[in-house]
Order: sequence, then structure tokens, then C-alpha cells
Amino acid sequence: MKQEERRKQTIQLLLDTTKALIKEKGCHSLTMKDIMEKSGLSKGAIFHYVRSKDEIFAWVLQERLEETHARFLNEVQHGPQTFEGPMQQIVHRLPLLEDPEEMINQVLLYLIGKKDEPAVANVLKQFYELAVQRSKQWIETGQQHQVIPPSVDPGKTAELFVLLSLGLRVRSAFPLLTPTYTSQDFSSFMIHVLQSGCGLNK
Amino acid sequence: MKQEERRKQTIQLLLDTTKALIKEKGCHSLTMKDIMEKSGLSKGAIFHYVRSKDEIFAWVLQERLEETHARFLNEVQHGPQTFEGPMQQIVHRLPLLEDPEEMINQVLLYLIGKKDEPAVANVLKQFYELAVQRSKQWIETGQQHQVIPPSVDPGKTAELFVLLSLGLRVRSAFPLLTPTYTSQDFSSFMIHVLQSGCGLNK
Amino acid sequence: MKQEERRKQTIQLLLDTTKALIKEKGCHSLTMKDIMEKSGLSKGAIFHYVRSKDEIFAWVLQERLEETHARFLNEVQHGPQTFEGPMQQIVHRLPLLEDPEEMINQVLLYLIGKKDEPAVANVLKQFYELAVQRSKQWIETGQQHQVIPPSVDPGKTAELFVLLSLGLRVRSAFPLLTPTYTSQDFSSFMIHVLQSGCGLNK
Amino acid sequence: MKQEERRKQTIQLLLDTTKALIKEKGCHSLTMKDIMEKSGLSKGAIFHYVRSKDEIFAWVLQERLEETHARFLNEVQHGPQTFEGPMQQIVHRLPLLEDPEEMINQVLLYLIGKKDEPAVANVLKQFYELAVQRSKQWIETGQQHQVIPPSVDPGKTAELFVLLSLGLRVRSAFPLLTPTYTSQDFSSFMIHVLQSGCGLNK
DNA sequence: ACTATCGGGACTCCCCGTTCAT
DNA sequence: ATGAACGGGGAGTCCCGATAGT
Repeated sequence: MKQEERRKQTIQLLLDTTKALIKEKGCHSLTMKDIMEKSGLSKGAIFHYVRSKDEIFAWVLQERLEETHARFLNEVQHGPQTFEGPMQQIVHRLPLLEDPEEMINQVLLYLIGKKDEPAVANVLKQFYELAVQRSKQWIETGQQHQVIPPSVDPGKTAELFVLLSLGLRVRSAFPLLTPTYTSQDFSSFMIHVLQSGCGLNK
Repeated sequence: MKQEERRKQTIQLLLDTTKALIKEKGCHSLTMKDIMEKSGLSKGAIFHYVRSKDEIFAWVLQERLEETHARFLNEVQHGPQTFEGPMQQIVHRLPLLEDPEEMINQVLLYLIGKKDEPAVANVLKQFYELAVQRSKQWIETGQQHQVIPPSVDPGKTAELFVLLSLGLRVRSAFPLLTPTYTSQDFSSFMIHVLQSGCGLNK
Repeated sequence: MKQEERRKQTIQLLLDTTKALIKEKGCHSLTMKDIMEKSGLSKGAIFHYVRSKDEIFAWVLQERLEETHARFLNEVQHGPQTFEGPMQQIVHRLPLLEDPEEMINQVLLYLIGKKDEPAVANVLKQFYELAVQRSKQWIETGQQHQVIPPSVDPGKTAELFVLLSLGLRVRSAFPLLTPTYTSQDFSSFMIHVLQSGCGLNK
Repeated sequence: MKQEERRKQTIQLLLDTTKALIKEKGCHSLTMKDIMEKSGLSKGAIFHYVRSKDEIFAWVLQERLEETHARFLNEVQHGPQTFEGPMQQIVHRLPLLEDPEEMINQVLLYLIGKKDEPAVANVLKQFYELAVQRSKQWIETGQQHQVIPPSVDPGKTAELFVLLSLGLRVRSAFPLLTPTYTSQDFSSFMIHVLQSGCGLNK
């Protein structure tokens, strides 16, 4: 299975190169030539694995998605015995939503523009649905462990959080802003909603 | 001032053509050539008024922004004597946030990808700040008329609403979704927050 | 000799697929990918048998050449006892010269563009020489049977006919023409020349 | 009208460069890059004038066509008072039909392969029709001056000659041949037909 | 022996924006 | 102020060789 291995290596090289380049110069001004030169792969080699430039970006997002999901599954196994524990985890990661350097933000925003291509459409859909699903699952597990009141509607609440996250991600791309509502406020808001229901009761 | 008039006319023609084309084929697969052919203007003529393609899009967004703002100012003059009245107005316009055909959504999402260009950066910044400012002003006026409790923090609350709007706008671009949280829920949420504070007190 | 058999089968599959595709979309817009997909063979498999795409086309022409030649040899065996008999046969096949759908025309015209490649050069040479040779042989046999006067120069006359055939084949590729000189006239012309010599005497 | 002049110059540069390159390496292995480098024009500049590579070739053929036609019109004005005079002219140019270096042959053969493109289709059609028309006009003028018998059918005869020319042009592209029927024979043939009718009488 | 995957450039077309001349 | 000519670069496709596995 040496071929399979090489295949994986090349794809990983492609992804890593792309990710590095995104950090360097952003999705927008990133050309195929850049990727070719930095990765050392030829155009033919790249297009052997990938149908279009956007598909590479879609893969990058996909990879991140799977990483995040894997981490989530790992955490969920040990279970949130308390409210504060897992909340800490989440809160800890919230500032990433506001970071314009955070690659997931850049790629996401870029891909939204290309939503019409099927490959992109799929990964976008997946992105949103996974995010909602994870959020919902958190809340339900919290309810099972009785750290979140059963009156909270997990579906709607989860989607509210995801929409707000999206808003923050998008705002991260807006230049020159001096926001007053920060991820800090978001976490307070989440805690409040998860404890009081805040009109999102079933 | 005949020249000034013609200038305005040409620009308006440019904007209208662009808007029509956006409706036809979206921002992305829209080329300068399309605009040239549909408007009848030559390349030189267009670039005489506009520095780049993206600047046209920026203008489209800007135009909408000013329309919206004018409408807001008009409404605010008569003042929200009650809570329900103006809320009705807002609620009535909320579904547009979810409409993928709504041009403001399309253009916004497109321009986010081009945030690095100064002309785009400005209009994005303006977009966000105006939205927050309007929202905030609503709340403050509501507080003055004592239909919103003074404990609500206008700044944070306003920004929360705007972020959620952004989330909904972005989601509108995600294909094939079957959302459970809709603009309907958003309006309930707004009402709840504006009446209870919901952790966003000063 | 099972291998040899499979080899032949694969080559035949290749040829048949190519011929079908030529009918569908013409030589020019026919890609290796098309052949791969339609035949089910892989790129490696094809290039194992064939050095280049043009070689496939050369083979297609070659195959037709051999078919035609075999038919000729078959007919010549029974011998043209009369002038009219074999002439009928030839006349009957003349309209093919004008048929733009006739594959031999399409492939020939395509290959002429690639004459620099050795494999193509060979098959083109063969095509021309075989045609002349056959034509000449016909005339000579006719002279032996005294249905064609001995004054006719078989070589020159044969080549004249072949050149005219070529002209008709090429014209078949010209779009939108309304020719007045048809294969009908060609056959009258042939008959006239073969009986009167028409300046092509030895 | 300095622009018009520059335009003409650039187009002429393009044409001349292309013609020079055709002589150097043939139509087939001639790339856009070659033209760019040799002419000093940029890709964008070229595509400003021309829709595709093939269109350049079509222009080259067109140019030749017009040259030839202009010469023809010039000659026809003075009129063929004798049979031998103009026949000399024609005979003198016949060997070009057999010259594989003759650009018109190369371009023609190349374009035939691209007959499906409209721009090419037009020029091919024109090429054939002009050739027939010229040939016909020659014959008719000859008949008016009573150097060609009135029994000769000008239309059919003209087309016969053109078809034979085509055959010779195509044969010029066939490599490694040792033809016995040459342009020499073609001119004898023409003279014979024009004087005897040779079965092509009205 | 035979197949398949991988890799390499070259090429076409297109598109945005600039720079002239008018 | 308008309309051309022009520049440069990017994306994706294609044909084909090289390098392995089976």
C-alpha cells in the first residue's frame, strides 16, 4: 500500500501548504501558482487530486471541521459532570471567533462567496449542521446531568448560539471596528441563556 | 450644471445595471464585460467613474445603506410612542435577513471576501457601524419613552442584535439548509431581551 | 495465446470506442478523457498499447484502408470482364467522397494536420499510395480485358482520379457549400476519360 | 485617426509574425506563446484583436485570399486577348499548389481541421467559393474573347479545376511521396479540357 | 506482462485594470 | 470625458511520461 501512503502524503502537503499560504496572504490573493511553488507540486499533480482551487479551500475547512468534531467527541465521552467544567472549555475557545487571523474564519468567509459550486455547498452545509448538532448535543447532555434546566429548548438555543458565532466570525473580517460586544459578552450571554432559558423555552 | 447631471445619470445607470445583473447571475459570475454590454457603456467610461469592479459593488451596498438609513430617520422622527408600533416595522423587515435573493445579503457576502481593498473596507465598516448605531438609537428612544426598561444596556444589546442579523444573513447563503431558528424566533428573542434585559444590563 | 487475444480485444475496444466518439463529436473535440470514460480503460492501459492520441486515429484510418483493400482484392479476383460491371461498383461508392459524416474523411482531414508525426506520416503515405495503386490496377486490368483503350496512361490517369477524390473529400469538410460539381459528374468524367484518354495518353 | 493607424499596424504585426512562424515551424506546433514572444505583444493585447488562435489563422488565409483576388481583378481588367497569355500566368502559379512550404496550403489544411468554429467555417466557405468564382470568370471571359469554345460548361469546369487544385494542395502535405501526376500534367489537362470540353459540355 | 496512479508542463481562454488618444 | 488599445496574469484542461503495484 505504498501508493495509498504517497497519496495521503501529497494531499497533506497540499493542505498544509495552502494553510500556510492562507496565513501569509489570505485566501483572496492566493493563487494556484503560489501553491505550486511553495508545495513543489506541478499543476497537473494538484489537479489530479483536486477539481478546482475552491475545492482545496473546501478541504481545508473540512479538515478543521473534523478536528473540531473529533475533539468534541473526545470531550463528550468524559461527560460534563458540572456546568462550569465544559463551559470553561467553550469559553476558552470563544475568542477564536473574533480572531481575523483564525483560518477557519478566513476560509469560511471565502467559501461563502463560492457557495454555488456543489463541492463548496456541501462543506458549507456540513459546517453549519455540525456546529448546530454539536451545540445541541452539549445542551442535551447538560440537561441529562441536570446542570441545565430542562425547560431550555436545545434545538433553538443551539442554533441561536451558532448564528451568533457566525455573526462574530463575519465581524472579525470587518476592518477597523472597535466592537463593544465581545466574545466575553457572548460567554456571559450563553451562561445566562442556558440557566434562565431566556425566552427560548420549549 | 448639465455635466454634473449626466454624471449622476451615468452612475445611476451603472448601479442599476449592476443590480439587475446581480439578480440575474449573482455577484460572483458577474464580469465587467456583462456590465459593459448590458449598460452600453464602454470600459473606459466605467473606469472613469469607478476605480474597480468591487467599488461598484461597494456603491450598491452603500446605496442600500442610505435608503435604509433614510427610512429609519423618517420613522424616528414620528417617534416610537409605543413599543409595539416600531417593533412591528422591524419585525416586518426581518424575513429579508433570511432571503438569499435579497441583494444586500449577496453583495455583503461578496464584499467580505474583498475586505482588504480600502474602498470595500470603508463601506463594510460603515455598514456595521450604522447598523449598530440605528439599533442603539432605537433602544435609547424606547427607553426615553419608557417602553424599554432603563436597565437594558443599549450598546451591547444593539450589537447583539446586529451580530445575530449578520449570522442570519450569512446563513441565508448556505445552501440546502432547513433551519429551525428563524427570523420569527429572532423577533421573539428581541422582544424578550428588550423587556427583560436578559443579562445585558448595564 | 490468450494474452495475444486479450491484446487484440483491447485494441479493438479502443478502436471501436474511438470510432463511435468520432461520430458523436468529431475528431477535434475528442479528448483522451472521452476515450477513457467511454471505453472504461485507464490512461495507463491505453498508453500501453498506443504511443499517442494521434496513433489511435492513424489506426482507425489504417483499419478502414485495409477493409477497402480487402474488398478490392476480392473484387479483382473475379475480374472485370466488362467495363460497366466494376464501374458500377465504383460509381456506387463515389457519394461517400462527399459525405462529411463519412469517418474516413474526418479522420483523414484530421491526420493531415498532424502529418509531422512519423506514425501519421506513414499511414498518410500508405493511404495515398494504396489508392493510386488500386486505381491503376483497375485501369490496367480494364486494358487487359480490352474495355479500356491501351492509349490511356494508367499511372497518370489513376493519380488524376485520386487527386480529384481527395478534392471531393476535402470539400466535404467545407461547411455550407452548394456545389454544382458532384460525385455524379465525377463518374461521368471518369467514364469519359477512360474511354477517350482525354489528353492523358502515354 | 492615429488610433486606427496603430490598430492596423498591430494587426499587421500579428499577421506578419504569424506568417513568419508558420514558415518556421508549421501551423501545428505553433503556440500562442511563440506569437507573443516573437511579436512582443502581450496575451491580452492579442486577445483584444482576436477571439482565438484559430482566428489568426483564418485571417492569414483571408489576407492571402484578398491578395489573390486583387491580382485577379487587376489581370481581368486588361482582359485575356489571347488564350496563351493568361494561361501562362496561371500555369506559372500552378507549382505553388504542390509546394508544402506554401503557406496557403499549410493554413488551409490546418483550418480544415477546425471547420466547426464559425469564424473558420466562413473563411473556408469563402475560400472555396472565391476560387470557383474566379475560375469560372476566367473561362467565361475566354469564351467572350472566343479563345475558349462556347460548348465548355464554365461552372462545372471551374469547379473541376478547383477540386483538382484542392487535391494537389492536400497531397502537398503528404510526406515522402513521389508523385507522377504533377502540376505540369495539371496544366496540360486544363488546356486540353478548355479546348475540347472533355465531356464537360453544357 | 499488464494496469493504474501519479506527476509535469504547456496551452487556451478569459478577465480586470491601465494608458493612451481624442 | 469617452473610447479605444494594451498589459499581464490566473484558472483549468489536456496530452502524455514516469513510476509504481498486481
